[in-house]
Amino acid sequence: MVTTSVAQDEDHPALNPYLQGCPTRRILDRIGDRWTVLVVGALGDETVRFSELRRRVEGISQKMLTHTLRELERDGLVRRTVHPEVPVRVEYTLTDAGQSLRAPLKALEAWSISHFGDIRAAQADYESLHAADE
Amino acid sequence: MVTTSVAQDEDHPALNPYLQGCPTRRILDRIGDRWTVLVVGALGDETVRFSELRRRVEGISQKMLTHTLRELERDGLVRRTVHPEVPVRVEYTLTDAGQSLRAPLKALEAWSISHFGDIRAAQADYESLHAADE
DNA sequence: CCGCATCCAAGAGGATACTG
DNA sequence: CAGTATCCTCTTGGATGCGG
Repeated sequence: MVTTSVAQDEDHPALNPYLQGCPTRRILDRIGDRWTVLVVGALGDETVRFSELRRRVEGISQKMLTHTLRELERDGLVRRTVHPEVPVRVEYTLTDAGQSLRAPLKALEAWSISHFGDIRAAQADYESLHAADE
Repeated sequence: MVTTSVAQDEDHPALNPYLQGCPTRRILDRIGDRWTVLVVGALGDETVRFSELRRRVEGISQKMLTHTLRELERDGLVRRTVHPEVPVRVEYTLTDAGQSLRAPLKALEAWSISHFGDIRAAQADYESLHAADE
């Protein structure tokens, strides 16, 4: 058995992502997707408008930024505020739940950066080992 | 060596995933993908054979388990050992680098479980608010 | 038992053009 | 400015069958 969690099983014995069909898998999917990590990180504890977010997360398309923000809003992690001016101004902020995601995602981000060199090296090794193949 | 450096920003000021084309984005993509979190968690600090892994991560297809393990091996996070018996036995273990990923991924897993209720509720609210639409 | 190859469906995600 | 809509491409991932 895997029973990853320790104390959590007490409250939600059924919420185990290692089990097929467990709804927490959907959540893992979402927060692990390509842009969510970056958008949440780019928001931080600030209130940021759409265009500024787009600048902060380099390379994200307008479509995917809108989509990612919608999903985050839908999940209650981001609050969206429309200021009906001309031109319109739309601002986004992390909710309390969203804020609580920052630390774990930041840890991932830090891990990626600090292990970048190792991974690059491992990949190079792997390549050379398998170069004689096929 | 694993060089889990801390002041890595000194060495690699350019490693910023918010910048387009930054190679750490690839890493974020990989560790954030659907199965990696679960496979790493299912390995833990044990040595596990393929079929057992498949049982632990319910619902993963043989193809995706193989694929995920290959990528992890390629990135130096998992070590693969083949025992040439009949039938063949293949075992997987997390390397030191792989072990260092467990904590951050565990945090994500825990977050998903503990915020499941909030997210469900937020989604329900969102639905009812937008039910009058379209 | 492990895993590769093939086929195929669904979704991710970019580019572009148009609206309030 | 902040989207929506459309189109099109590439990737993800399941199902199945074969091979060491």
